[in-house]
Amino acid sequence: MTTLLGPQQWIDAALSALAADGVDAVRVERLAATLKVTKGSFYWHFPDRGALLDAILDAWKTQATAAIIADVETRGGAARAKLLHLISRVFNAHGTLDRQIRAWATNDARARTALDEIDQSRLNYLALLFDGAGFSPSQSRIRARFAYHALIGRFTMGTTPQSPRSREAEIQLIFQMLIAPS
Amino acid sequence: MTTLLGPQQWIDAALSALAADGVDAVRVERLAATLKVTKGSFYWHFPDRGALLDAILDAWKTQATAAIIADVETRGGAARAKLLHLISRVFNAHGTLDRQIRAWATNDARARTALDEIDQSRLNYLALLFDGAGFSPSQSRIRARFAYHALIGRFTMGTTPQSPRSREAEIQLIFQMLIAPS
DNA sequence: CTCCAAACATACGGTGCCGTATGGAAATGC
DNA sequence: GCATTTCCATACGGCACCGTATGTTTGGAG
Repeated sequence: MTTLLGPQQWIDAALSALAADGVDAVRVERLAATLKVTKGSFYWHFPDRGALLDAILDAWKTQATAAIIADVETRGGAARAKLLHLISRVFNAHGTLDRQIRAWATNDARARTALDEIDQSRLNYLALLFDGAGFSPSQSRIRARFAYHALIGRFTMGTTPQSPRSREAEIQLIFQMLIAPS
Repeated sequence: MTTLLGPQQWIDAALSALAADGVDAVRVERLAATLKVTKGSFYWHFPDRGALLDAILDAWKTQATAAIIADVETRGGAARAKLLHLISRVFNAHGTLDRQIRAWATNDARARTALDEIDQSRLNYLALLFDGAGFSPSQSRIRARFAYHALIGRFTMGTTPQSPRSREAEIQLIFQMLIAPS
């Protein structure tokens, strides 16, 4: 069978290449090779390489934040419980794509724009949870930023492999620090 | 005049290009253009482009950590004071080079090696200060990692511009959280 | 001043990529 | 089953690099 390709196959392949080896590996002719076709196919579905890059950024944007927030919100509970749940969930992910996109955004304006957008979205949500936990708006903003920075640092450095037990303890301690009274 | 070039001029130019536009901008022929010479000069001083990349990593390694630690240590004082001074100093820097090298290390083994090395060095020093502040070794390790992650996140996201006053308050709060009792 | 080696210029072949042009095959309406 | 649209292959020109080979200048020892 091997039905004909659509734009989605190219986007998927591009996302794989991005996660594995960074934007620099997202090259038309390489993707064509892995998809066992030629570039003739690509330039039928996309005007140029830039369009593909835009497409994968869009694809990432729509699934990066939404899924996590939904997961946390459907559980419900108090703000503190949500916060712990969010921290615990997100501090245990590996975030390969996030890391590559952030590396990409360091020197590319289009990636930076997309990244700023979702960073803001996540920060707002985090600050909201801190608000609900009883902190003042200014305190919440600072704590949200701090927590988010730590998360990013964790992603970009790569999670140090350790036992689930000690990781649990680490997250507990981090949570305690984040909600420590001023 | 304009004395002849040595390897150092190439390294300096490379570091500038790296800080400004990332490794991808560190190209032999571009650097030659900014230095107003041709590549003939480059391949006299270096065997190939890889040698230059190694050289700039070495240059960065020797000045990245040492300067800061020296600055903190010459001040002396208790561990807590050192910690606050370190946090305050380093959380106010912009760290453009750090950011670019980290982005570089995401997909390059040689940069990753160099970066891991100095990350370890910084983490050890941080943990040492937490030890001195009265925390248990395991607590110190976690807190050091957390603090360092937050710092990296701050670097990679770019410091949000704000008034010196509120930034001071932010750092104070961060410090309080980091040394909050468990 | 002379000469040698260090420092640079010029010119070339090679590679990996982009995007275009154009022809051929595969699916689909009629 | 035939034509038309959709999808892909082939072939090409161009660009920005890398690294090499081989001149050409420059600075300094003697």
